Amino acid sequence: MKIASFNINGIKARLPRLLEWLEETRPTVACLQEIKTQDEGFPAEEFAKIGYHAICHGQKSFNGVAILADGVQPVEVQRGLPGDDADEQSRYLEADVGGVRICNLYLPNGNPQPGPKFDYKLAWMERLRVRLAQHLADELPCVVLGDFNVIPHDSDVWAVKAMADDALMQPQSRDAYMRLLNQGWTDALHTLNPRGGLWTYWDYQAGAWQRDHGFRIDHLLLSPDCADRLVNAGVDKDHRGREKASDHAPVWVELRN
DNA sequence: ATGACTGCCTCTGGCAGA
Repeated sequence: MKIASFNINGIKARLPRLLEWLEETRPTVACLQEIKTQDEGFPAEEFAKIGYHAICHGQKSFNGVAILADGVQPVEVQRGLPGDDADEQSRYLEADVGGVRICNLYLPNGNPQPGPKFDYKLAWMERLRVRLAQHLADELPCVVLGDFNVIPHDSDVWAVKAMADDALMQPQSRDAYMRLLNQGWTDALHTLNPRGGLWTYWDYQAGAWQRDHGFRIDHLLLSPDCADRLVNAGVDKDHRGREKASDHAPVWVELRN
C-alpha cells in the first residue's frame, strides 16, 4: 500500500491540482494538510467521484487536515491532538485504514521565535510525543505523516545560513523531533536518502523553485512493524512545478502488504 | 535588501504561512 502526504495550501484553490495528483499517482491513503476550510466546505463528493472516501477535520481560513482512502472508508480514531482542551486549531486527525493506524498532522510553524507561537509549537510536539509513545507501547502498525515544520538536519535545507533564525530549524525544534524518532520511529525519506538534499517545500517568493532553494519538512514516520515493510519512499517533485501548485510537493511511502 | 508570493475572508488590506 502507498501512503502519501500533501500540504495543499488551500483546498479551494488547489482542487483541480489535487484531483489530478490523486488520479496520476493513486495513493491508497492520502493525508492532506492546510485545507483551510470548515468541514461544510470540504468537497467530499469530488473525491467520491474518483473513488476516494474521506474524513475531514477542518477550520475556517487556517489549518485543517483530512484523510482520503481509495475505495474504503477511513475509520476515524482521534480528531484533534489530545493534551490541551483550550487548543482550537485543527491540526491532527487519526484513522485506521487497511490495518494501519494513520496519524495525519500539521505541526505548528512556530515563527517568529522566540515567542508564544514557538512555545505553542514546542508544547504541541510534547503532546504529540505522549500520544505516539502510547501507539508504540501498543505495538500498533502505524504511519505518522504530514507537515512537521521541522528541518531535521543541516543537509535537509538548501542554505543553513538563510534559515538559521527560523523556528523550523532551531535546536529546540530539532531536539523535539529527535526525541520523537528515538522512541522508535523510522524517518522513511531520511532512511532511504541519508545524504539529504531532498526537498519537500519551496517558497513562492524569490524564485525559490526555479533556484531549487528548498527544504525537507514533510515527513513519513514508520512504526517498527511498518519499517519492516518499507519498499520505497519519495517526493512527487514535478507536481511543485505545475501551474497553480502548492508550495509543498507530495511525499509518499510504499509498504509491502 | 525591511524585497520578492499566495490564499483566505472580506474592513479587497491585513494576516498567516515557512
